[in-house]
Amino acid sequence: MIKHSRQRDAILDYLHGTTSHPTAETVYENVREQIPNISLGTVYRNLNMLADAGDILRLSCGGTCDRYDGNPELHYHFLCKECGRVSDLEMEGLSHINVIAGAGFGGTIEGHVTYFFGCCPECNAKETV
Amino acid sequence: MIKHSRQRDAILDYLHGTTSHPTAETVYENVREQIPNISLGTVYRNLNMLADAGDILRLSCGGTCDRYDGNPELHYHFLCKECGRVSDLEMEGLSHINVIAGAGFGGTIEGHVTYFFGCCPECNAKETV
DNA sequence: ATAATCAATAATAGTTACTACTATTATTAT
DNA sequence: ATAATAATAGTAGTAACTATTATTGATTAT
Repeated sequence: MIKHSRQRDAILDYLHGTTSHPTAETVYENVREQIPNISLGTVYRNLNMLADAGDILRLSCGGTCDRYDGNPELHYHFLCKECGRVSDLEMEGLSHINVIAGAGFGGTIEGHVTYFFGCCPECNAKETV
Repeated sequence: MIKHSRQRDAILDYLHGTTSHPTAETVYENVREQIPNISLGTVYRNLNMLADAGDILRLSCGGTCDRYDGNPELHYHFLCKECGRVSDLEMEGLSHINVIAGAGFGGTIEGHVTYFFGCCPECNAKETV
């Protein structure tokens, strides 16, 4: 049975209030402003619980550590190779690529993980100056 | 230009001789059969050099550690949620999804990383028995 | 051929991101 | 209120990788 906790609520609130796809460490630093003695282990445990429950998304974009997204709706992400920022992409779903992948494959395709990379609008602007 | 060394050649040979997408640890264990005193650090260093040079692929499929593929041609991978195996998918390229993602996005899409997941043919067979 | 030079290695120490453990505290059910 | 139990803080531990360093081996100059 799952109980309520101040710590978990604070973590969720922080994630809902940002679009920056923070790392566990960043979540920790920010939630500590409200709960100074929160433990890093608590942050990790709750991020895992929330992600497993489908309340948030865990993003593994190939970097050294995972990132978290307070928006649990399936959507796609963009990773800027210049500044490292992860941003949301507003685009249609790509479920048709599951069909493409499944053609001639004996197994069952349940889904895919995709992220796009390149140069974000901000870094593009910087470079042309 | 990348030079030859007995160790690097052995690592490449091993990767060319398998389709199992091994981890660095597995590469280490297997290459040690030929070069017993090769160091794990050497394996990591050479895998990184080869991947950076484009001679092999580094795969980050969300698991705890990276995997390596001796085939440097861009292709797609499938991750079985049952047995954890990573296999190659023979399918057409998906560069059109870069266009989809780029529509309405101010930045530049250079590429994407995609892997598919589900149940592989072997595990499907096991379950229906 | 031999010495000088440079690159690659083995061994190992260090780091990062995360997980496990344990005693204590907070929340919920009775 | 009290008992049951989930969640916590703090700490120790682990896995995967990276950096350092002394040594070995290969290449080049003499």
